[in-house]
Amino acid sequence: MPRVSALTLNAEQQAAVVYGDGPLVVFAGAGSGKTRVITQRVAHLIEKRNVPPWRVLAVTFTNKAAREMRARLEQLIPGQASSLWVGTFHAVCARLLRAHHEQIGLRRDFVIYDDSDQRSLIARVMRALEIDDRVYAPKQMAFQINAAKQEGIGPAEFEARDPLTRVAREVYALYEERLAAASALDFGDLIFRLVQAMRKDPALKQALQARFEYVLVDEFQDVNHVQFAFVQMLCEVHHNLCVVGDDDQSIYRWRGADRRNILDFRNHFPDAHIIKLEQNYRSTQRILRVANSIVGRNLDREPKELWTSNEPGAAITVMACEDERDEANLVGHAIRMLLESGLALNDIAILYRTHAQSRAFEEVLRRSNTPYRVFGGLRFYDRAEVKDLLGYLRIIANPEDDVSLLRVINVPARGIGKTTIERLIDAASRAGTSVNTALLDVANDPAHNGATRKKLEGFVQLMAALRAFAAREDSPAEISRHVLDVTGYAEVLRVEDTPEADSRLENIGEVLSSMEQYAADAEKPSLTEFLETITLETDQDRKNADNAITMMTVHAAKGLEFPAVFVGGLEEEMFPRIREGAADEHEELEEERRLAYVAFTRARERLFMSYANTRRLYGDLKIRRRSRFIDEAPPEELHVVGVKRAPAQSSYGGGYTNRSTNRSGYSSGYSSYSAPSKPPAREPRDGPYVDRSEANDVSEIHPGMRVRHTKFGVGEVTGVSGGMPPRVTVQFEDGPRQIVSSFLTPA
DNA sequence: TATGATTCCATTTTT
DNA sequence: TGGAATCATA
Repeated sequence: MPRVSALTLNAEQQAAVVYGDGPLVVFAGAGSGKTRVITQRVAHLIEKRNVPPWRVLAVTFTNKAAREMRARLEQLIPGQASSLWVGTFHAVCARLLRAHHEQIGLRRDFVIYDDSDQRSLIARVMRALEIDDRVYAPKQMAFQINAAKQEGIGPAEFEARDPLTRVAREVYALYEERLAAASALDFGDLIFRLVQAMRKDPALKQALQARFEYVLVDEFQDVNHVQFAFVQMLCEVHHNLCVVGDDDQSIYRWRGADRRNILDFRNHFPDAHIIKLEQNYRSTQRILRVANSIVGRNLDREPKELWTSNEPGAAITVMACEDERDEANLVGHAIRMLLESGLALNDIAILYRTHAQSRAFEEVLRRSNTPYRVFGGLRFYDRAEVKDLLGYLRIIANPEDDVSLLRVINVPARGIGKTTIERLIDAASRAGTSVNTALLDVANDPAHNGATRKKLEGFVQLMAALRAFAAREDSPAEISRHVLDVTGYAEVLRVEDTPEADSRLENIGEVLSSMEQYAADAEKPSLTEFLETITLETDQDRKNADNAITMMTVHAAKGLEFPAVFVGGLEEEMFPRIREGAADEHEELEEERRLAYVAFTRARERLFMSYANTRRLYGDLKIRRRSRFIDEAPPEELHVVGVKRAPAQSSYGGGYTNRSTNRSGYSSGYSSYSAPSKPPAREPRDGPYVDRSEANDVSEIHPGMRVRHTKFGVGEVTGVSGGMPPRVTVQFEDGPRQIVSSFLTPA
């Protein structure tokens, strides 16, 4: 496939690079060389127009994008890229908040709370307000608060229209108080607080406006209202704002991103110049035709159409499948063929709408020993052991950080129990102080009684010692080793000596090495700076060089490309997933179309779509209908393979018709053992197949019987009690135990 | 305080 | 259905 040379730009790209002062919007379709334009433009400003690099601010949404941009600039303008301001909205704002912390009224060492820190603080606030979390979901509260911050609305201006928002407002207000007491900011605050400060303090605003003479924003379709306000304020005077984005790739409406920011850019900047990049250098003609045909049906979009001088390419394959297992098998089969034809594992991606869909694919790939990696799920930095270690580091840097303090005060167990902790929290909220202050009060007050106070005092002294150590040592890794050592955290895990404990130690090791990496890269390593980097970092940023098939949601795939892409689950209610009857149903549908557009334009050469006629969902079998998106594609571009939908309209075609599974049924071996109504038994993995339902049958379990438990091993049943489910007394090697029968299998 | 049991939830998640 | 979060109890 001819890729564009690194040196040449097409006419539109060139125009965007050299465009002079004043506002500029670049609509950059998928694969149109957007990143090149933005980096070249920055280089052009500095080299040709003599703008000092520190006067240029380039904002991205991900750390990865920021790093890539900086790396490319390093090559384009050697030696000058380091003084450029390149970063995510969050990182840039955090840096500015720290630089101006005094004017803004923040402690220099403020911590940043991520979503899970936020959630635990909200839960605590709700408990303090005696709000029943079964009536008002903490998640709802978090959503309301985050949405408010995205709109630039504080608790005072927060409008309460119904019971839910009335409660949310109350929670929001106290949440803010607690954040302040903890010297903490959440993600939303990083931008909101800076915007507030700029509004309140004209001197600060002018200083920042003067500082950043040129501002560039990538992925502008994804900015929310506060982010827009921030950018707008920065550029109020000089107007040198260049935004690059693609309204067709806006897939984060539900997170506050507003496409109007790019679509109506001219309302805010009437003299804005518009450039559209419509030539795609990534995909084949067929892929683009399909993608265009779908997104082109949206009514609310900036008119444009991607084209390419690439080859027409292979037909798009649509795989019609029986169910999700069939789908996975077909995909697995196609993957094998692609690999045989010379593609590498890294060249292939399986994309889906929801994480839950990954399982079937994983099973098939595992069975065929095909290396794969699944993105998403539990984030590395959310692992308990990682958060524990970081929790210690955070309260070393900022003793007021309540969420971290409460996290580690009894980890590893040091006899500070629930009641004691509850009392501390109570005392803090009564006095309106941080929990740490309450802790110091109790630990230093001789009036309090013996044992508890001793333990709290011990913890206070431990922390004081750790802080003293951290004061002499600025390598985060060294500090961490000391923490792990002195607290006994590492020791506890070593003694435990289970596979889980080992993997925890390994994860901690990985954090330590990322600290060493950081110390090696940073100009002036500090604990606070490291903590900031790590909380603003996501799994997306953790590079993975393994050669493996990539599996991820369509959302996570934005910005990536692969020679071959499979998009699974193209079924109504799944993709598009819309809530029928919702007030904004049409808006939702259009966003789903954009999502499909993003999915399909990830592919360079081969695109496969699949759907299943039937799918197991939350336990029961659902009949599915193929997605309207398949019908919205030009039929002549699609090559349908797989099961026939109806006898009349068969489109059983060549390509992948040689199915490996025997469709009429698993006849050999198992059918004679299973009742006709039962589904066929699964292929045994290891050992004989045991049907759980039989073991659950009370009549099957009787004293004297030998049974197996996954944890306790084999034992003998000594008694059976009634009830549903029945409980069984089992004599295991290390003693008798009461077990619910469903956890047992015959041995 | 640890661990087994129960309950609850289920779209996407750049920071 | 399956997993994580929360609950109950020895």
